[in-house]
Amino acid sequence: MGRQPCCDKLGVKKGPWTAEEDKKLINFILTNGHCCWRAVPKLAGLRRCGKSCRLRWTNYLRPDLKRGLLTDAEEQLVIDLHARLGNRWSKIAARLPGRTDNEIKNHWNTHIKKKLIKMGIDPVTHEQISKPHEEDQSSSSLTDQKNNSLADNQSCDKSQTSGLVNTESDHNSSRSPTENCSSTDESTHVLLDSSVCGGDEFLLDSLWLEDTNPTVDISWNSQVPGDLMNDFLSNDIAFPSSWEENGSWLLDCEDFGVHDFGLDCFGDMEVKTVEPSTLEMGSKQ
DNA sequence: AAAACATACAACCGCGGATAT
DNA sequence: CATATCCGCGGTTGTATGTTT
Repeated sequence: MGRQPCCDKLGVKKGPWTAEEDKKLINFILTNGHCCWRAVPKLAGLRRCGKSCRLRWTNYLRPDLKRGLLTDAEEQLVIDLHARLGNRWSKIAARLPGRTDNEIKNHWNTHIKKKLIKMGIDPVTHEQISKPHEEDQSSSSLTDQKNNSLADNQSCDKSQTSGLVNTESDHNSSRSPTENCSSTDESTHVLLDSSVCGGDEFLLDSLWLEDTNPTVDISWNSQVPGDLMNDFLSNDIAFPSSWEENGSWLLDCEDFGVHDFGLDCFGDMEVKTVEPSTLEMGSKQ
């Protein structure tokens, strides 16, 4: 009956990944894809749970990841999406190319949440929890954006809105945010003012597409590096701008030998030299 | 200079839906 | 149909790093 256990807890390593483990995982997935995560650790020679491998890959090793802080535009997008979707981080992440749910979740908890509270906005309901005290708060761009977004949203004035917020969701604030994510919501969407998103058209364009947005949900399953590169080159799938900047993992590849990963296709790319200490950091944390 | 505190983020845990047996 | 497991998700924790006292 049923299936075999995902991993036999015994002998499974936990805690931070080492560079060596990263190397094995990257090497394996780029070569073979991941048919099923359960099999990955064994096949890749890792003493890890498949779950752990999946997490490491999706949150850290995946080559299409952007790294570094979220931009103001991305942050605003997260706020707006959170207003509509609630804590559905994976859905939110799907709208932000190169960002992971974990990253967004962390950023929300450490940055955005505090900002909103500071602004007198309940980060859960996105409603004012107190008088907009200290309007002076010398408005960061975010503050302005958020005020526009929420104020417009709450005043029901849909004609002049600048935030990308589902007005319906606020009118129905008693509803769970998760109930507001049906595709029919689209009728009430308003376009983001370009000032809000800093003209990040890419983000906007991808915003209300279906979850299967190909610019985001690039399937790495069964991708061989050559196909991968072809996808990037032919399907308007851009390498994240930070690909090179943050490509410590790529440097890893360089150290290990790019050929080991079947990454010859990346040979034309400029790979910046990064201090080994930086690398350590990257793989350590 | 060092201790205490705050922050950021990678990784783990546990749950629920989907699916194989 | 029942059960066991996989997979993905969201919440939480642990720890490294940065800042303040």
